Amino acid sequence: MEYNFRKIEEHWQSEWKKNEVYKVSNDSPKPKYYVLDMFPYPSGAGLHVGHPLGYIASDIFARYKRLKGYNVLHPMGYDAFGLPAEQYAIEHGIHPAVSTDQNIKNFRAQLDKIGFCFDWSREVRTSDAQYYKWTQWIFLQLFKSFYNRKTQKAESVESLINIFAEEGNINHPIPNSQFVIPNPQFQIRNSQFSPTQWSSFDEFTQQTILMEYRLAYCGYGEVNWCEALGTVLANDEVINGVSERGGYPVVKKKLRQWYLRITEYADRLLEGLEKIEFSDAMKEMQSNWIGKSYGAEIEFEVKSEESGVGSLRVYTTRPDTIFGVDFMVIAPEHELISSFKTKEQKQAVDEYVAYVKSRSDRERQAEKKITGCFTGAYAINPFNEKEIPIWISEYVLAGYGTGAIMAVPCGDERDFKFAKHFNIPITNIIGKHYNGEEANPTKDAVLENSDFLNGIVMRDAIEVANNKIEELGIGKKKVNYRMRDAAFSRQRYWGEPFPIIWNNGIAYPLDEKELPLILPEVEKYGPGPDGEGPLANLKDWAHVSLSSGEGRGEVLRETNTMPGYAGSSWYFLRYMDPHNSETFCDRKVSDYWGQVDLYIGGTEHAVGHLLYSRLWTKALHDLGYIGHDEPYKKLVNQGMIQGSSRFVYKISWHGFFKTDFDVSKLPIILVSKSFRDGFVHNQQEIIQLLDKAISDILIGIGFVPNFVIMDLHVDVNIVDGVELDINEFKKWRNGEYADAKFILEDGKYICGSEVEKMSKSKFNTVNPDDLVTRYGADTFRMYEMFLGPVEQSKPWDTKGIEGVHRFLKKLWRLFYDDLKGKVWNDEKANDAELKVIHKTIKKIEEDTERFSFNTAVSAGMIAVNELGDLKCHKKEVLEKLLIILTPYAPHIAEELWHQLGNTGNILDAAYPKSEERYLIESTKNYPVALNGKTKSELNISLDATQQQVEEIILANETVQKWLEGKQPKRIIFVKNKMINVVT
RNA sequence: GCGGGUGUGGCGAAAUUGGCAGACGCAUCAGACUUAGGAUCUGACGCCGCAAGGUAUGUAGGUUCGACUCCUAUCACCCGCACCA
Repeated sequence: MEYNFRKIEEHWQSEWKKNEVYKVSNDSPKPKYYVLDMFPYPSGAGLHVGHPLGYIASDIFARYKRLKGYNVLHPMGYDAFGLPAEQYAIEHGIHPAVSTDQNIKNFRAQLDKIGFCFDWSREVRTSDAQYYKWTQWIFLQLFKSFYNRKTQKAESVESLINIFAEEGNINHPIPNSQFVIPNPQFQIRNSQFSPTQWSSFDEFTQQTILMEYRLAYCGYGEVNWCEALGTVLANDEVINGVSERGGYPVVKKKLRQWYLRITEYADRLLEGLEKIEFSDAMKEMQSNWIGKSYGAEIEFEVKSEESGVGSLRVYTTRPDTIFGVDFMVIAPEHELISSFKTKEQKQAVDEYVAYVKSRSDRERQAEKKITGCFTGAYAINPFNEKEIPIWISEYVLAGYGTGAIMAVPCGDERDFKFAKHFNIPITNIIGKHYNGEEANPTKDAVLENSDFLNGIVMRDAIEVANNKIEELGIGKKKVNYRMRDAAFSRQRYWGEPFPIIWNNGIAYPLDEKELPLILPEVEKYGPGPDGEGPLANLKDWAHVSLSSGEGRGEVLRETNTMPGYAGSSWYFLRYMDPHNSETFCDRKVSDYWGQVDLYIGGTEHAVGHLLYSRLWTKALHDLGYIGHDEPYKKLVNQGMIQGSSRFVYKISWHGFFKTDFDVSKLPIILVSKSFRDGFVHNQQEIIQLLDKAISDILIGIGFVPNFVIMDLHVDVNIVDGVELDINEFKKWRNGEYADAKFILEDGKYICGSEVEKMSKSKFNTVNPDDLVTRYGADTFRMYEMFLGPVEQSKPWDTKGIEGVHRFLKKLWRLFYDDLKGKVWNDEKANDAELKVIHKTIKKIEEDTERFSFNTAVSAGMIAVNELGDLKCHKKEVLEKLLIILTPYAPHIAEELWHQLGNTGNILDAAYPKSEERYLIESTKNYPVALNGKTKSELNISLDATQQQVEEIILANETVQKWLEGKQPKRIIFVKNKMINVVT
């Protein structure tokens, strides 16, 4: 009986399905464990071998935990809204729901073949109305809430209104300090109002103010606008100021957008990092992204050719350097530019601003060239009346701080380069610490040229300067965050509609009873007018007449839709209670499952999804809907599987031909790698061989035209290692190369190779289906793990899968011989065998616990090799081996488990215990080193003391030979490790 | 420009706390079995060297009895980004 993996896997997959063995209950006496994979977008391209890596890891862990006696939740579903489906709809007229559904079917079929233990009865899709009903509902909760800075949590806007009526907003200032209350008739200073003023505001003013507090709010933001496409583009869709698709110009445009007020949660998101198990790198990325900084906002009077142009407020983390300020830089978007600029500089400023407007944020970021423009205006240093020129440059961003900085070239590298480039004189305030060659960002220098700060160490001067600034009333201390509020709307079709209606510029929430607000059908998926989304084209849908409730009358629906991360910010809660029609997730159920215990996914979500879902969790927690305020207890980041591309080398003719010579008549010639390498490196012998080979092929033409050699990607699936399968190649791409001629080496065509991102266009994708068909799911799963540590990126190479497949065949042969049939028996295991199995239990258990799945697979291989050497076919030993391997290779383990006469699912067996008594050793082969270099080995009892070891060592002939009669200075002995003789 | 990560044989890797570098597997080579082998088994396999031995974890230094592991500098590659004052 041989290992028939196809039959076995098919059989058990259908058994598992039939018996619902992976169905999980919300009610169990067992402890719970929640294993989650990052929400996949079902792309039309299907799975390649890189995708299931994380799913296999989580599946192994889920099965392992179940063996360990946990009630394990391991769900899967789809982040089904997304741009690709919409783009496909625009191009092919297919409804995104239709193509998405098709993609999900393919995706599911691919997943099923790998034998995952997902509880599919809990599947969710974000595009299902029964799912997005609750996404809309949570949005409404955010809309109806504000962040109470006093209590440090989200509370209802209703309670805020009560506070305003009683005490105004004196204790609850508007989060955006730049905000100006619109209606001048109320004469509000610093956006602070009293209870009387509050009640005197009209509804529009009140609502406009409340909008400034809501956790989900509507505002205006700049986007990449492409007029020709009539649509908004993401940064990476803009290249050199034009659209990636079509190459049309792209400009900045202000559009009405929804936002989530994530900045109010900045501190809690930062603090929360301390109580969750994310990698240090991940925590660092998140805290850098949040970017909390302590500094000061300082107000500078501005002098331009006209008086009364106002003042400039800058944000700085280094107020101690105030006397080293040689110029100011303001963002090109800064509102005050038009009042600052002088007549003389007007043209230059306008041109510069227009130039920046054409550039994407990404380009502004990556720009090495120093650009900028003088406004003609000067800021006055309040301490010494010095006139400081005000410049504009793209390196200052409008969205951070006040959009203006004070530049200190002796202390900041970027400011220094800017000053040098524009010949701005540099003031030195740190004496010898500044060498004139480069800036020195130190905080430890003693200040000079700094008036009242002279002689103070910079680090201490920060506080002194801050106090002085506050004392003089020219500024105040300020904590700033690099993070900005999260844009929460898209001018697109395929997303959740907002449950919002507009009446006279006021946004009203839809009654919760009216949810879900169904995404309507549209005739075309193209953009609406004036940068609005496709929903704006639906006049009948967008215009509604409401007879009752808030905002009654002739009203307009919100036509933006929610972004991709809306549905994925809370899906882990819906999995707990996926079919509940009363609430998004029953509180009792979320209290049972609580946090996700293990979350596996890529680092690409470091600062997007992982921050947004943490925000939603905190808000839902504050509002009392769930009991925990961090969604994930532990996060493991899987590395990327890169593609390993293969190349063929094609002769490309170029040069002069007689006019009647038809180049296209020349055959396609492909040369093997050595010829190409010799040609590229100009090795004469190889070039001669190549010329000879070509002229043999071109016989009858009489000469060899000039040529170059082109590298072409070839499908990795028709290359065995690096050897091209010529027959398959001739059939490839509909026979494009059917008549090609080949110049071989040793009778083979050798391809070049390179590690690149896995993608269809590079022909380096490998489909898991093919591998499962050839080797089986168990082999595929184990090989994905065997490739290397999950966290690390590594290139895919199909070749190595044979080794893992051989391992499973060897495992099978411990039970069944191809000729003899059953070989397993009920004999009693001996010490050697027990030692092997207990050592392996320990190793695989420890490795699985620390997510070192690659070494666990090796441990399995070693065990099978050793049991093979011992000719051990004993059920007592093999049964244990099956249980510890079942998370990795569930099908073969289940089959053999039953072959051994067991009934019931192997996952319900108990994980075997490794017993130390089988592992105890009495002696060890100690490596003996001379001055740290290992020279030989000595077998010494583990009980030996330092003194005994020294005696043994000194008595040893080999050691005496090295010593050449000298006494060693020291003998270092580390028990159970090594011995080092120092001379 | 900023942030994060990774560099070990021909290849994927291992070395869990500073203690025998290269476990395990691929590829390669040699052999056994066989009518046959793309099955199976045995052995060799970092590099230089016939060997003794030397040398080796991106590069250059340092700490240590001892460094893939810790420190400093530097180079290369990969990923992310909202140029964060």
